[in-house]
Amino acid sequence: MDVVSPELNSLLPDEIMDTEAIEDIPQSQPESTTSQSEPSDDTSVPMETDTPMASENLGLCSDATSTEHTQALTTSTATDSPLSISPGSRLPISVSSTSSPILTLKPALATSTATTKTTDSVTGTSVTTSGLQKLTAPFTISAANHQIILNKVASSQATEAAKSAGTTPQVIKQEGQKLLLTTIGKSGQPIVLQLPHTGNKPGISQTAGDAKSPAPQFKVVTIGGRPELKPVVGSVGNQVTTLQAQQLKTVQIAKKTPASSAAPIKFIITKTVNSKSLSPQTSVPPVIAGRVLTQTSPVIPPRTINLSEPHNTSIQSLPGKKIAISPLKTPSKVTVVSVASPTSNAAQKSVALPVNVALGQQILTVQQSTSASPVKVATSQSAAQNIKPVQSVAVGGVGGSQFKTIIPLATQPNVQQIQVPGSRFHYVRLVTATTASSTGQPSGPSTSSIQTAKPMVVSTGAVRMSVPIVPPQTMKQVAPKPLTSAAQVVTTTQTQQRLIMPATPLPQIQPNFTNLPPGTVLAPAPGGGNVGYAVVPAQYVTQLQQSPFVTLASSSGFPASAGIQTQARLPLNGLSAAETTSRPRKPCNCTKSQCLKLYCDCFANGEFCNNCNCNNCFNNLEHETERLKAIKTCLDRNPEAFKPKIGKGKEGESDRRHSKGCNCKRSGCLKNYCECYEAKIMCSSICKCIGCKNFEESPERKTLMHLADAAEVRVQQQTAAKTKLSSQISDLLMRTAPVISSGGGRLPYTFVTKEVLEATCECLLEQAKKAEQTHQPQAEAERMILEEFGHCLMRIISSAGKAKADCASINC
DNA sequence: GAGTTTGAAACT
DNA sequence: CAGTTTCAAACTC
Ligand SMILES: [Zn+2]
Ligand SMILES: [Zn+2]
Ligand SMILES: [Zn+2]
Ligand SMILES: [Zn+2]
Ligand SMILES: [Zn+2]
Ligand SMILES: [Zn+2]
Repeated sequence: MDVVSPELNSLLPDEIMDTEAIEDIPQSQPESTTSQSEPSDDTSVPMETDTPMASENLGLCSDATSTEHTQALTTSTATDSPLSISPGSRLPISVSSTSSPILTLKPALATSTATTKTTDSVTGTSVTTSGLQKLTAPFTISAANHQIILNKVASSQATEAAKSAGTTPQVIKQEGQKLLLTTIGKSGQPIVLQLPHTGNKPGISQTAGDAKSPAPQFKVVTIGGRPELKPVVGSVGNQVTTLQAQQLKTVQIAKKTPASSAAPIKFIITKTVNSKSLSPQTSVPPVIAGRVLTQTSPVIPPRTINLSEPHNTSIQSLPGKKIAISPLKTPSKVTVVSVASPTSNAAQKSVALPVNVALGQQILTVQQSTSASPVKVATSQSAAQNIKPVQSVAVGGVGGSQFKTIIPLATQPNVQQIQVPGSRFHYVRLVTATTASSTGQPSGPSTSSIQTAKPMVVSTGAVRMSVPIVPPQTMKQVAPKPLTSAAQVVTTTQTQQRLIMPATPLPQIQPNFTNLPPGTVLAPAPGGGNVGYAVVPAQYVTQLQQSPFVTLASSSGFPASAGIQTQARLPLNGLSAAETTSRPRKPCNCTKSQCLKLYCDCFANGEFCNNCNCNNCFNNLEHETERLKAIKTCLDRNPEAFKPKIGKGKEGESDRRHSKGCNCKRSGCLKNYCECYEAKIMCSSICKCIGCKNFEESPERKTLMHLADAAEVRVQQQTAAKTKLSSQISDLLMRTAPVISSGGGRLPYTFVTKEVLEATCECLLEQAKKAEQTHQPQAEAERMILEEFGHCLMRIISSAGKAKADCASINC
């Protein structure tokens, strides 16, 4: 299963993209997959962002709830839906995850086939098509076994099997493609799913060698287990398209080859080069891309997905609110709205799309007006209008989990509401998907465009759904036909929720977003598809509540949209999404830039200033006009200005690399002045640094790392020693309390027990070590130790005093 | 905390 | 594109 087309991935913000946890699907080799081959390493999945936890847990259920939730996406090839939906129209899918593990999806369009993934054990999932028809759980997932069974939605048959078969993996054949689902890291058996595939695209196994292997039809999805999943790159016809090659480039592998050309001055020899240019022919490990391109399954018509949680349902969107879109690097939650636009002319036509997102109490509304030019802003719509579309997405705010949602927007003005109980809502993403082929051949309004199945990831607790968009290649190669089936994978992770829905190809719909916060990315689907993503930072959302209206202007020219992105989006510093999200952003201290230049980290990250120390700050909703203008200016200057500079991949992974490289002169790239070092990555051949010591073999670097580690250990030890001392003192007090009460005279001696003595000595020794490591002169070392001794004594005395007081109070 | 250093961003 | 200036953070003391 493809998780996401590479391009798409690249376009998406890291967090959104994270697929790592859930889905890796080695396609070509069944064996490896079945064996549950672990993603040997997160080789660099661009997408990965999730916290390891999430990935491990696989389970949808949030920690809080012991029960596991599974969410399934169904792809059903519906023969006919009671409700006829024009291709252009969106399909509403409602998923309601209640506390109960069951999710229901209602694809409005019957025709689409989707594959769904579910991660954790799920009790049951039901899918309803077109509202009236219900397909009972196409697949079942049993937590215990970690197995997932997926059935076609369309086929009612599956239901029984699915239910009954929680334990054993099932294989479903639809059209000859198989999906393997495996839980990684868990003993669960792999599940084999067969997805209908329209085209013959061989899947490529993650391993480079396999990439070209013919065995295309197997797709493996691993759920859970390790956080890092390896991306699979699919190739059509065994060939790697140029796009892929480029993407591959972006992923890059760790070491750089000595780049002789790049920097003659440097000690090229010493530097390790992260893999750089990959010529298409060059052996680029297919694996790299991290995304599965291969899937050829037809795309599903536009759909809307509603996720509602019972809890939150009560909360409704408030009209009149705006949606702010700005990419956040570390949004805790992301919502993505995809708007499908017709393949052919979409470029200039726009359709008004109102979107309301209510989070908890927040509502975001995005409106698009049909305007001749994409750039136009549609402001006219009243909030009331927006409300009409009833679709709401409620994501259960599972305790603190992160949340990402991508919602496809229907062609018609639809209002989608997203309710997030959890409260944190960071991102809103607008996606426009077009089916049009890159070549310019428009597919008919019928949404003939070929879209490959895309995985949907849904995490409850946190819901995570990602719907792949047709890989560019497929688009090019495939003649525009109406495709019925799309494979979707849904994975759920506890912590994060992410919904990415395939944009429905809506004829002539092109979203216009006039006001985009910095960092907002609107990207047309690669390969000619139009997929726009708008990412809104949480702060932005927050501020939106206050502000009356935000218009999003479509950035027709948005560079990001150009299908090729070299850089995977990662959270800054390669931190997992969870990490990044959880960590509060550092406040800026800008004074002269008004926080409207890239000097300001807040602005550069596409965030509003919040709790900053800046002066004359314009990076807020109160100065929206100026801000938008500044954003535009930055974008004009550098279309990639708001894209992450550091490629994705986990720390230490080879694929992480600075997009532009540093330019250090005096820091040796071993201070935080250096962006590479700051991001904890090695300098690469693209760096233009002088006197660089930030390379793998660098002794200075090693020393530095060593010192840093030692310091860390020291701190930990010290903390541990103090904790121990305190605990022992308290413990002692507990035991001696009676004694004290009876004969208070011996009090001081009572407290200096062997344990206390040992703990005190540990503290002193630790202090001595510290002095030694910092090369303190003896006098200073002695002073430090004495000081520590004083502290120890103070603790003992205070504890004793407290104990005495306690005893007194108790006795009295 | 004040002052210095640094390299990216902005500007020319 | 290169050279210079501006800027805010990183660093030093
Ligand atoms: Zn600022
Ligand atoms: Zn700020
Ligand atoms: Zn500010
Ligand atoms: Zn550097
Ligand atoms: Zn560097
Ligand atoms: Zn360097």
